[in-house]
Amino acid sequence: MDLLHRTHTCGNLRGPDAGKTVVLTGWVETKRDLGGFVFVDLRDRHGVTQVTFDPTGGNVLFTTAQDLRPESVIGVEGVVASRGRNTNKELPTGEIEVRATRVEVFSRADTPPFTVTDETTANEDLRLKYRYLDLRRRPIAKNIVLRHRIAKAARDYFDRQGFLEIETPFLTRSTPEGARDYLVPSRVNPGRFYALPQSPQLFKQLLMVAGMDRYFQIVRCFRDEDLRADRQPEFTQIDVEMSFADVDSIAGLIEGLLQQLFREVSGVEIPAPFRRLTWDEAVRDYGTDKPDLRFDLRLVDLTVPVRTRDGGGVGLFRKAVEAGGIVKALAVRAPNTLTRTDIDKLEDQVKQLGSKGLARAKIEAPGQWTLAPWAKDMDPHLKAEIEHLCAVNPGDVILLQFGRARDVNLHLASLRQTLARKFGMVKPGEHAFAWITDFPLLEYSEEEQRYVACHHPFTSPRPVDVEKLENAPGAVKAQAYDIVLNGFELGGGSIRIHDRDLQSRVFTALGIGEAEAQSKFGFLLEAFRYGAPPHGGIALGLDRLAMLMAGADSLRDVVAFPKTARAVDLMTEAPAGVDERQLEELRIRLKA
RNA sequence: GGGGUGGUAGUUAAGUUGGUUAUAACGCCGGCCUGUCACGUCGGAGGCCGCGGGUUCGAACCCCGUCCACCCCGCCA
Repeated sequence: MDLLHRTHTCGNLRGPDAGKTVVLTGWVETKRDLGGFVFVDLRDRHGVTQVTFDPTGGNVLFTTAQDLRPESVIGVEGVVASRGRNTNKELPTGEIEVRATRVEVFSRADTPPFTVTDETTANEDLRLKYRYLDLRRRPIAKNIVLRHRIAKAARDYFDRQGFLEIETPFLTRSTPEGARDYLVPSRVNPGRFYALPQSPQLFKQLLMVAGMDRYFQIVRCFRDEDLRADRQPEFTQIDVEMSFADVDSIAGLIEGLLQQLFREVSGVEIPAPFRRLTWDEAVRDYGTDKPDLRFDLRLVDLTVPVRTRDGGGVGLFRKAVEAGGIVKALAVRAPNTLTRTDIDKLEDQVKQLGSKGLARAKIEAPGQWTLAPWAKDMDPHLKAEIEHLCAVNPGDVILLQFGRARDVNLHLASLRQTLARKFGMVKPGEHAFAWITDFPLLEYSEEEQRYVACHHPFTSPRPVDVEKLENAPGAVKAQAYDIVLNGFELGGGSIRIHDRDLQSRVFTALGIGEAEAQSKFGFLLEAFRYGAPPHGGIALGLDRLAMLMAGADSLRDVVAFPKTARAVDLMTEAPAGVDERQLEELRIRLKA
């Protein structure tokens, strides 16, 4: 038999296969040399099978076996034999072993820098440098398989729903607004640059104008921004756009997709329709637009009572509300308790986020607070009101933040997450999906001294808010939505503007003049003159979805060749310098 | 750009008043071993203590700078 062509994988032989002559190929995971007998665990991505060598097979065969090294690649011919009493219950193939009759070493491996085993202690930078070894480890390989199955199930789903997968250009033009672009110089057009797409946004809208109706694409996107555990500079979106759509039709489509993915890939039934929260509600109750809804633990807004009583005798409160800030709290109620040390740790946590401190009060009795020197002159009526709003009883603790809304929400949302984990409020295996709707259309940017789009400049305002575009742009809500799973933003989208007049009013609100609009998005505006259907869409982060479905903590665990926090590929050492000649061809000179 | 954590044999870690020859486990090399599956057992080799300065009679340890990895803030339409 030919040792190059396996008859089975290392994962699929079972007891009833006993007696068959087989060929297996794979990597030597471990070798146990007992002197007169050699056991080899042979691995491929499908599993592990024990191969045995004994001296009766001949001297050459046996000494070859004794010389095998971990991670060498071999082909083995042998006879499947039942292991009887020696069955290994840890292995799916544990009922059998392959008694080798021939072996060929295709490739002798050097000692690897770390052992390729399910459990590894190797640091992540080492694993990234030798990513091809890390990918041999089942826990990582399994994630890559999972990712394939998600992509496959998504393609099948959209195909059944009548969607077309259409490719869009990677070499495209830089657009203002949004993330920093990765630029690609054009050799044939010196001084000009392509930009890699942050998303195929404009192209998918043009496909709607083109009458393609229902588009999707599993597509790479690029953003030159700083990385996080859940952010890579290149990432994959399941990108969708649909004509004649409203918020409900997109939500229904995506709920169907996620139900299908979880059913097919994870065997989990998720209930739909998903919960919906407006952006205002999410920020009010959870301090974030991507709340983890596996637990409740809401923030309590104390701004109104504090403002009504002009701070209630607490100087810090008065100053906060006078400056337009807010006061919010988290209540820790029985049976949960916090020690002083616990609270100090929580204070460290919010200080790391930029908070000045963590005001706390332990309720000893109604109106009688300890740990709270700041509250010693507080109006007893305000105290009573706060106790009521926080629904606290003696023994409970209130944690407070006050100041700029953005900061207060950030700090308390972070505490909420920590407290839920500490008190075991997260039910394992739960999937808390939710739609966050009615995002603000625009947000004032201090840095740029103008309004910028919260989603993107083509997002449609809610019809009821259109009249506010000129006078109260900050109050306009958008037909934009995010889908959130367990505190992660899985994706987001919007109904788009398909009317030229409305589009130019939004551009005006954004401070984008007619000339700039024409030069940057002229092709889109022009397209809208020739019959644009109402349309909308969404993009889901495939990497994040895979991460959550895999139960991983980092995108790096579900991306075959990920980059580090400094956007470096430790294996190829990209980005790297280039030859002077290449730069010359591109007419690029580096600044000294 | 800012904050935090870490960096000591191939790997993972230990290493306190700054003091002889820097430990251990796994891995590696050599010997023995026919039912192992984290094989066992005996022996051995292996170190720019991230890098560069400084303090000191003397630095893995103290100080300054710097690089790398991870986490977070800013940033991410």
